[in-house]
Amino acid sequence: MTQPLAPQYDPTAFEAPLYRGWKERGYFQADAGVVLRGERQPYVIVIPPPNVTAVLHMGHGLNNTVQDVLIRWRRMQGRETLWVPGTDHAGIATQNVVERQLAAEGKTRYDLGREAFVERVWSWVRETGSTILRQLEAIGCSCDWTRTRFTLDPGLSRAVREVFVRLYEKGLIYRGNYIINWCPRCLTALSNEEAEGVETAGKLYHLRYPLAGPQPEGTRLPTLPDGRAYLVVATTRPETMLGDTAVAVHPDDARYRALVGREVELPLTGRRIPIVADEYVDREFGSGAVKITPAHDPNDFEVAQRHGLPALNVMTPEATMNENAPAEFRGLDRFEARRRVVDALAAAQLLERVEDHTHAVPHCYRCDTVVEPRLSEQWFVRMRPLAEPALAASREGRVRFTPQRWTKVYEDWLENIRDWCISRQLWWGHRIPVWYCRADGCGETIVAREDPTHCPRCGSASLEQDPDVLDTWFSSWLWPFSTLGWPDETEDLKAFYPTSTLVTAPEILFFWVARMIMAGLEFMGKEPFREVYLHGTVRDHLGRKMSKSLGNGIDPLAVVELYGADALRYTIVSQAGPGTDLYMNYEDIESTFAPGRNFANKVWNVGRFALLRIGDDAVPAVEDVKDSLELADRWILSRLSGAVRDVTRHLEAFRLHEAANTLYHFFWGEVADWYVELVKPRLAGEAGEASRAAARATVVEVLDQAFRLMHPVMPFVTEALWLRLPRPAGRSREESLVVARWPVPAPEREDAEAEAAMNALIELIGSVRGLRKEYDVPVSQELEVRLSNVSAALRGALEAEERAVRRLARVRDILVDGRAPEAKAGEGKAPGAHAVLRDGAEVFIPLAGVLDIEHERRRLHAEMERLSGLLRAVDGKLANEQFVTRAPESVVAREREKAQALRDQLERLSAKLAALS
RNA sequence: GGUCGCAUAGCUCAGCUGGUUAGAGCGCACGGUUCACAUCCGUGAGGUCGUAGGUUCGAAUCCUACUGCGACCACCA
Repeated sequence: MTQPLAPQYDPTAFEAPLYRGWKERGYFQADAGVVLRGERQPYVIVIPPPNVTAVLHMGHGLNNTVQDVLIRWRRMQGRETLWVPGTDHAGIATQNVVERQLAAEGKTRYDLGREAFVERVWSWVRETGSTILRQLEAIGCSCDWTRTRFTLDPGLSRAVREVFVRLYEKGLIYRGNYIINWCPRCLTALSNEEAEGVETAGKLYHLRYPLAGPQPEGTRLPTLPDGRAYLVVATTRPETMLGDTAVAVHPDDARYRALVGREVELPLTGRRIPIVADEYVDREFGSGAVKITPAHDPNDFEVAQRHGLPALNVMTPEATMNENAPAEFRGLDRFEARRRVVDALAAAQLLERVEDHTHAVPHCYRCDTVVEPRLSEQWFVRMRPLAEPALAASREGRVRFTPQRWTKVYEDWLENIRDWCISRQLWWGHRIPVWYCRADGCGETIVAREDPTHCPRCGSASLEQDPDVLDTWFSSWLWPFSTLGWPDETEDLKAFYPTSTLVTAPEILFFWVARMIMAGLEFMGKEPFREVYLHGTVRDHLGRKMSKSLGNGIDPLAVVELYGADALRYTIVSQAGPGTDLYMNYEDIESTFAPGRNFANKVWNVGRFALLRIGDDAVPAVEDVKDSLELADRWILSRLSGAVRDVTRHLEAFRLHEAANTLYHFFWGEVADWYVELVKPRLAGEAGEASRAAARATVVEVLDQAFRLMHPVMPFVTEALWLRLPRPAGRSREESLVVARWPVPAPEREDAEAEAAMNALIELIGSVRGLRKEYDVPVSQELEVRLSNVSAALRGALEAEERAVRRLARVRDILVDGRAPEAKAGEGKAPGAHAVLRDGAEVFIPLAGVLDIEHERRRLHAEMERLSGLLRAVDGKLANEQFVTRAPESVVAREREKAQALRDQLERLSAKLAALS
């Protein structure tokens, strides 16, 4: 760490080596011992495990940057922090990827067979998997890599099995024939959450079902040309009519009452199906008659259950029409079958009409295929008993959501929870720990923690394991405790459960967050985390979600290579308000990340400046040079304390963007723009040794503290500089910012007077610069500034920093009130520019030969208009008796002062205006 | 259909408990070869805070309705 500082900010030169050093020194490793001995409070985050096949994208960038900011901040606050990293085996997603590879070789998974296929997935996962974890290192994530987990690890698999068995024994897991969401491409069942509704413009087909036999007395059904009466039913999926086993009407529907118990002839099939009465039917919708297809619609299935109707499955798993369909449709794809069925009905004059109909069509969340509801035998978790405690947890405030509005979404879902279909017809995942005895006449079902060898009932060794695997989320929902060693009672579990904060995206609130809370309460007796921070979505500049398929993504590693991890992180954090989406333009990476890059560059250069100018001799601590601190020193130390307070407050409330903004404005707008400028001559020794010592002490103190504050957001550049920053004489300091103490506000350094004085000074300099620009006075021409009506604050500031004002405002002389009687006497009539500062001080710059008097008059006039407007508003308020009596004292006082100041300013401006003409 | 969110400068957004002369970054205009930084410095233009009501002494901020956009949920076939 003793190489000279590069003149150019080049993050690639130091980021990776710094990270390696931190990791090697074990800074990221948590110690359960110190927590169990009560020496430190824990702060724990479990990572939302990315898919093992994933490659880092901006969404991960956001998610993990937020977690790292929180982890680093809490670590600096002295908490024993643990950030558990890991990956998810991602059943369908991973299987799909490997199946695609096979397809490229002209093979399917069936060609390999189950065992070889799973082995193939494993070898691919071992080979290229977990890339994303290494990528997290590149953006600085301080995970405890010694505790990396994978959902298919032996330990986690044991947890999965334990949970399955426990729930089964408790009667909360059952197997049954129900309508589930089926993906005909992935060839597996899906949970309700995995079937995503996509608004689709479709058609609503009205079909005519001829009544079998004559129309009863009193009913008025329309009739076909051949004289048969018919009912009209509506459907969006006409091909399913081939599997209809009834038509339902509402029991109280007078139109159809006489028909209940009769039959219709199901077109195209030659089958006769009954007309039943069920309250599920909405009389208002369509004709009030509904076709019932128990094998392909969940509601129809329930109706069928109530009426003892058979279920006729007319589709194969691939969603082609099966042998239950009439011969002419057999083997057709469902959409082709739809067209043919419609054509056939139309030809038979049984198609009443077709309407446009927009509705939400469920799609597979993995492959986007239209999901087919399908009757099949699956495993389910009974959710209601698990949901109740999870509901109580949020209602009693034991789990809090930020932003709060997600609480309602969470609670609504739990209140309307449906059972969870957990079996998947895949090969990649946790096998369901269920065996069936194949011995003649036995048929025992065995659910066990250990693989059984014999049937406990008949002793047969002829056992067959259930071929299915579990939903990926069945392992994810255990993540907060399975990663810590459960079901064993490990030290980690005792020290680090429950975890502290969960940081994730709202998209997986149901998939993951809610289920983790249920599992935590069920198996650990405690909610798995106290706070859930839900961040937004990363979108492109057109507002579209970044995605691989749209090709609108930004590779975070490309950004790291171009501008460094700190630039990436700052840019992300500065936009990451709770729950707000981030917009990034993939077509213009440079301007997207300019804020972060520029800020990191600024930090680098301020550091560079300080390190080059601070000198080699011992730097005193601020406390040791208290008496020689000057206005600028007291000001920046006061501002520093405020920054510490604000940044900490914002972090506590998850306002990461506000924390970032506070840092930006403090460091750039105050430290760099003003303090560093003011202190330059003093560091060079131009103001004597005491002044230099005070300046050096203050610079070191401010940078030390500022780097600490910025470290969670920008860990690399801060560490690179901080390590070289001189340590005040006689003071000890930590060996790295990673483990350095988080600053606390210093009320004793807060100095309202110094702030007022500096504010006035800053405004004065700005005003002189503005006037110079306005009147086009070249920088080369030095000015004279005459001030009057100067406040005590400004007077003090001028005494302290007159040289600085002259330098920064490019002013030759500053004449204040009595010190320049001739100025006072002549100022009104002399040509020159006027300005009035907020605290009432007047600025006058003589500009003989430059000033356009007409321009100045107009300017003064406009200024007076503006001030009069303000004054009218303030006077209006003060004239309002209600305001004066009801508003707080301090507010009224402030308004009075404002009015007085405005009046004074107006008066003086009008005198000037008069003098000009 | 239900629930929720958003609407502030050309763009992207801040504005935390109602009281500021409503802010930032990017973009724009103009001026800058000061030995930390042109990834910079300085100055400036640009806003009836979606519309209409209401509560209040006081509203960008709270309430209601409306308009527009978005998200989530939902069995109206």
